[in-house]
Amino acid sequence: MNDTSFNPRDCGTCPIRHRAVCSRCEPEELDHLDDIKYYRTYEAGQPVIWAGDPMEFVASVVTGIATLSQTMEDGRTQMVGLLLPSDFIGRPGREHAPFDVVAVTDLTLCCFRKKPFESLMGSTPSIGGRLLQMTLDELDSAREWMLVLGRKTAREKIASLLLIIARRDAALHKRLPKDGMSFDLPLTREAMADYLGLTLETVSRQISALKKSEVINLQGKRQVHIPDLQKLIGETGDDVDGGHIF
Amino acid sequence: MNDTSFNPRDCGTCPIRHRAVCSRCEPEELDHLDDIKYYRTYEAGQPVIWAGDPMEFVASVVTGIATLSQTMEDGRTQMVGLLLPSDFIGRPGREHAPFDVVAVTDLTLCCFRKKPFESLMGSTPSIGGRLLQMTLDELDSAREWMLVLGRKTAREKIASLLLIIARRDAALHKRLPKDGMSFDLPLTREAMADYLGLTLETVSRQISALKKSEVINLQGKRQVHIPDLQKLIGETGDDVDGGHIF
DNA sequence: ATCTTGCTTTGATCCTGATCAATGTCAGTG
DNA sequence: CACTGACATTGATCAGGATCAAAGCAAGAT
Repeated sequence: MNDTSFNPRDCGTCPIRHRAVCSRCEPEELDHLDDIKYYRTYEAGQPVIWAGDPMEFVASVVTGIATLSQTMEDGRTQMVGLLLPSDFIGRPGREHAPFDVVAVTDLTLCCFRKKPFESLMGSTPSIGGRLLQMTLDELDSAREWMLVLGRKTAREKIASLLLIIARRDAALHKRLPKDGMSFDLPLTREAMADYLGLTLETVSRQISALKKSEVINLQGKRQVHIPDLQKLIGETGDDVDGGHIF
Repeated sequence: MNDTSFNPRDCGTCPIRHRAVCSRCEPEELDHLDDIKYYRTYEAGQPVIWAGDPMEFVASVVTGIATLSQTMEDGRTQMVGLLLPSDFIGRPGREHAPFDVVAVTDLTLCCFRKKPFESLMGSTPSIGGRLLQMTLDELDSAREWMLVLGRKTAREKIASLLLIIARRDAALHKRLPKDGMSFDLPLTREAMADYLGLTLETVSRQISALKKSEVINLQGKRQVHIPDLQKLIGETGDDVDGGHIF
């Protein structure tokens, strides 16, 4: 929580703290780097890449939301990650995408061609270190999510997802999650179900139940209002003390 | 699959490919490194570290099996990782353990004090790179496990776990998993249940069911024999083609 | 305005896996 | 040997969430 002022050359969110290639820094000034770095936009619903496809870039999310997911032959789908602005996509050193990546909303990626990115990593060890820290964070999140998938009830799952989105939304707007906050729910009921290992009907029912218990309010179907953050946290089943406040 | 002969100075399994600190390399010769590196043994059932405790070392598993798990206040437990020989424990740059680590069998760890390990990382960039690759692998495994937890049936979950253990056992003994293989099941029914997000009764019933379907055979309660590996793979619900053979 | 279309809600019923409870197995011990 | 205690199996019943089905709702298209 150092209150360093925002530096457009080093926004602090992208993995590459290097002024030539920082992903959110005045794109128009960096056009001459086209052969290393480029922006790419996707419409809501469009696939970014399918599992198994060769992946010749790494990227970080500039705006919008994407999902990482896995589908079985018979169509059962499990979302394994939610990619929000500042999240990183791609595995340096790997040939193929391990999972499907799909744009949920309109999406802008800041992409780096993989080869030049890897040589940049070689010459700038701090990038590798940053990437290791980010990967460790993601691993911890994935493991925390395993508890949600394996042991929580439907109601606790919904509450956990809402809390995560609320916190990430607050973090994105650089403020603390607090009582009375509202945010836009970026996922359809089906996408939430795929994330939580539920059916969309169960998601809908549990959201209705949380509304009836006045844990949340809805304006329309997608705008969520949280009157009492502690009440929502209480519904997640998590240890109230142990919670990291992001 | 390069058939390089085994080099006791660089066993190829531990993250630290550096001859002063390779974890499985002739421990007795390295006693003078006591202040950086030391071996530690735990009995079956002993905790290695609890979530939230300060963690002043990183380690790699030399022999035995440990589990990474998370427990809710009301006692619901979810295992989030299985640590087998050559697996790495610890997060350079982090103060506290994120999860509980418990020895399932007798366990030997090769520990490195964190500070010297971190400075070694600083002076030897290849260690960081290796660690990044290992962490990316673990992240992929964790995400694959999310599909198991979120979308698979009890029978598919059991089959998936047996297959993972069979493959890791085969890899450990440096041979391919094949028909007619046998291995020792290192986990109790309860530990399997914690891993799979099931109850121990369901685990027991599904193991009995797989036995009745002749997908597996049991000698005693822990010795598993697999007469037809493809049959087991067929029970996992996974895409038969897409399977990586380790 | 009416019709689409995609998303969501709600209802009725079913089924998988949880829960509660009893019994079985076996290695270790006196 | 019988006794103990930890682990495992099996049975009976229950409940949470899935499944199948029918409307409801809102934004765009005609």
